Amino acid sequence: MSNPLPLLTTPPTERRDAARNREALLSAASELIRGCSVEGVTMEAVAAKAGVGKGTVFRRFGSREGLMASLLDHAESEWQAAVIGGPPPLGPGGPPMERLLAFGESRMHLHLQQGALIDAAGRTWGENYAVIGFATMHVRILLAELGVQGNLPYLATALVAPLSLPVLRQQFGPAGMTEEQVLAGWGELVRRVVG
Amino acid sequence: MSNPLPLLTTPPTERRDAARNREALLSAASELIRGCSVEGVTMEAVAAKAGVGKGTVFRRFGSREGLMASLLDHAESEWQAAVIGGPPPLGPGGPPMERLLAFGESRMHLHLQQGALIDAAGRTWGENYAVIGFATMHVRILLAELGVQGNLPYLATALVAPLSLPVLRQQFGPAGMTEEQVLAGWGELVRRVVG
DNA sequence: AATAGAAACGGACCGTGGTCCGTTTCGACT
DNA sequence: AGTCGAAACGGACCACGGTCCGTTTCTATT
Repeated sequence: MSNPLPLLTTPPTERRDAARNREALLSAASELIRGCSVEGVTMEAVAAKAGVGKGTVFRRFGSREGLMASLLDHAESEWQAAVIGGPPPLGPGGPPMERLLAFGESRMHLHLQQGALIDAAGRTWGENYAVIGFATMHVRILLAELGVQGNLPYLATALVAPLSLPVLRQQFGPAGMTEEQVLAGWGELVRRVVG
Repeated sequence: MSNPLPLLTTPPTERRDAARNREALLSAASELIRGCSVEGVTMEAVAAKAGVGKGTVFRRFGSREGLMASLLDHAESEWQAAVIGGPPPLGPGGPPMERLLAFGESRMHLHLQQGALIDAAGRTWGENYAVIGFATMHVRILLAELGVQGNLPYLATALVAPLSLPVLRQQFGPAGMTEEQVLAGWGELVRRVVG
């Protein structure tokens, strides 16, 4: 008997072979990264290592950038989980200002750690609403908890922006700042915005 | 007689044919953009239109991204000139706060206008110190004129960051802000930072 | 004007991302 | 089990960015 109301119960299901292949391809890509570097992650190499055809890789991930974004998703999901349900100061429970500062620090570290992958993912990642949207919304909520009045949506994006990889690179590179200076700077920015 | 001190007088001079070709290639690329779009600017097409070999394009600009960055340089130079020596409120002469707000608005418009080109130039442009460095330094100077105390280098980068193309795209797209809202938001950010 | 050496040129060549379409596999329903 | 339509697969194929190296062109010097 077919479900007469395939609403929320059936998130357009994925065929078994498709799921297997997606898994195999992600593992293959991870292993290739471990073996060499992100440069070595060629679509053909990934396909070969996973034992599937090249077309399958593109069918699953759309593009090389899409594949990279999928790899990033793992780290991002873990990070989001830590924000939502992990221990303080990043997770819930502590004072909002401490949470906010912990947010900045951990987000910065996440971006620096995943730098090569973020580059390889290009706009697929950087303009992904689910990613930027989560971080921005989180900051917005914390600002509200801190009693900040004003254009919270904008202020949230403005606080998240300087944590992006290109900005961090510019600060650590040409501007010659240290990690401590950048973190202190972001903290100062937050304090001024919160008022 | 050769110059015994070829220090500042000889910025490693460029051969005539090389200069001609650089010029021809830039025109060809501009025309191709006008004709179709940035996608149509193929290295081979540019070379053919300029009547040179493909290798020459790479010799001059290093890569496709480098070529795009060179195209951007024209607009950027004009903008920098307007900041340094143009009429107020963007140029010198007006009150610092008005200059700062004019800076934000014109920078935003520049990024939006050149969006396709900025994308095509990739990191070659976005992480170019001469570009980000100028904008950041300008903001830093204005903050100093406004009597702001604290970590000016960082605060300057933090004010420039939300004017970057990816952030603007996110604001205009998923976040659904209007141009007025974004400008007002940036102004509010500036006021809070200045204190 | 002749020369020599450095710099620029050109286009064949290669690797990789991305597409296309005929073939195979899955799984829902009988 | 058998059938059938939809979904996934595979790998030949294409286009474009980037490299390489033998050839040509410039310019400084005599």
